[in-house]
Amino acid sequence: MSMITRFAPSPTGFLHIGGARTALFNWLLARHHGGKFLLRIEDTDRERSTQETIDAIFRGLKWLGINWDDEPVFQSTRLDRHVALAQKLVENGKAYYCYCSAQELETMRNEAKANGLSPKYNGKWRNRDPKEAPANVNPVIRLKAPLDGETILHDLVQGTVTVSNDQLDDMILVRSDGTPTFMLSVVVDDYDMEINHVIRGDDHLTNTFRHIQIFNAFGWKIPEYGHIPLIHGPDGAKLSKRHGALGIEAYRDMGYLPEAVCNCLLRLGWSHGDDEIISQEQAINWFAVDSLGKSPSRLDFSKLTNLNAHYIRQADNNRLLNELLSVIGDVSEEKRRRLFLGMNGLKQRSKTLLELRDLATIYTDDFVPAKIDVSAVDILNHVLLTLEAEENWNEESVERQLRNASAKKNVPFGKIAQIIRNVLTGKKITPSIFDMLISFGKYESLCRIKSVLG
RNA sequence: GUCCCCUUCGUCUAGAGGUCUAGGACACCGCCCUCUCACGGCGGCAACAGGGAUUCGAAUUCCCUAGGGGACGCCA
Repeated sequence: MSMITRFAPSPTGFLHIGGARTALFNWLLARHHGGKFLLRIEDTDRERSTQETIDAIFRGLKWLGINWDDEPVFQSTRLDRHVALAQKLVENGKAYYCYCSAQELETMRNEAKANGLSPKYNGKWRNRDPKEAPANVNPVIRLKAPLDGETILHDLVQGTVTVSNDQLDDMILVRSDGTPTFMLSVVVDDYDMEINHVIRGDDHLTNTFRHIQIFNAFGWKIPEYGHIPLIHGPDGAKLSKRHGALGIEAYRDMGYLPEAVCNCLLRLGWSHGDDEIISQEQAINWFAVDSLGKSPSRLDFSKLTNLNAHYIRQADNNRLLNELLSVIGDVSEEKRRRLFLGMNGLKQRSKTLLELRDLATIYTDDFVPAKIDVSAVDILNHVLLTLEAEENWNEESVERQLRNASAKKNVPFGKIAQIIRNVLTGKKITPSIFDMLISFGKYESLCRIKSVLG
């Protein structure tokens, strides 16, 4: 049987960093084994599910390069099937109708808590005759969960985890308004989609015991589960908006490349020896659940930024130009040419696309002649003459001319470099002057020198 | 309150009884390279939560304590 995994976000918020990592791991697991990675949108909470967030999830996954197989399944389209199966469970004596009111349940929970037990339903209607049902009350359907013994989970990540069945109560499968609950829907959908491996956040660990009970009630095979620890904020607490639980697209807007984000997420809770820079291809080859860590990790922006700098340096110049233009908008052909020629110098100085944008202003901003020191006039005039005479405008020839000028005028090369840097850009920190002379081209470079000489 | 999980440098982690005076990466600090800034190279700082037990030997196994996290809805 081939491996089938899934990512099942509820579109009640944007795709955040934790969800993205969960998707990544499921995707890697499927790709590693040559199986399928399916996408299911758990949009049963119609109040909170919006088309906007659904689209954001699709966009986010695509941006990260996490492609899914088949059409996404929308849980909201499958509600009838879920309810029908719950009714079947009632017919088979595996579930029953419960007529308790909200107040009654509240009281039950409080009583249980007072007795030092976990707050749960006491099974009031478990064995009652439905004839006793009060009139005008719409019942819920509850699972007739085992009362004693224990439920055992052989988790891919956490190992064997056992929970005593008296900790679990008869969970609601179908609400009094006739809609299925998350517990039921997940199980039925995973079964119907033939999901056999599930990697998810460990906030679902306790839910899993309930899921297992439902699978058992149906007599279905239980998928393999792997519960990964949640990502925490820099302060060790659960990741919140304050920290960086931003939509994945916020990272794009901060100038991060998708491969850097993926690489960073991959290393959060997963490792392959001492490897740090891991391509998507390597990740697929190497991914194994037994290398998943059990302890929660924090998102480290400086590491993400470092990774990003690496991927920017490595990126193709045409691609970077396009990324840059998508940030700053289109520019003239001449400026595009400068940016492209200067990209090597720009990209090794930029940790994010935003930094690239800022540095790139030397090629896109309008020229404003800088003020130069009178002591620089003589050397600049000399430089202008030699450069004007230079027929072959390339890095080697330009460097040779400037080195010669340095020797001839007995001015340290560093000083000449700073003068030219200032003349060309008005800035103290820039890429190499040769880099810029080539990017601007002979004509523009000489124009700038002439204009400061007045 | 009840149940479950976790705990190696500041951070991400390697480590599956001896090869650990605990390795790598990021960050930080030096030095080198050098036209500025970066890149790159070299070096430094820095950790097995605490306590017991098992063992000839424990970061690695077991127990306890402490700390952190998660779950206990007619939300997902």
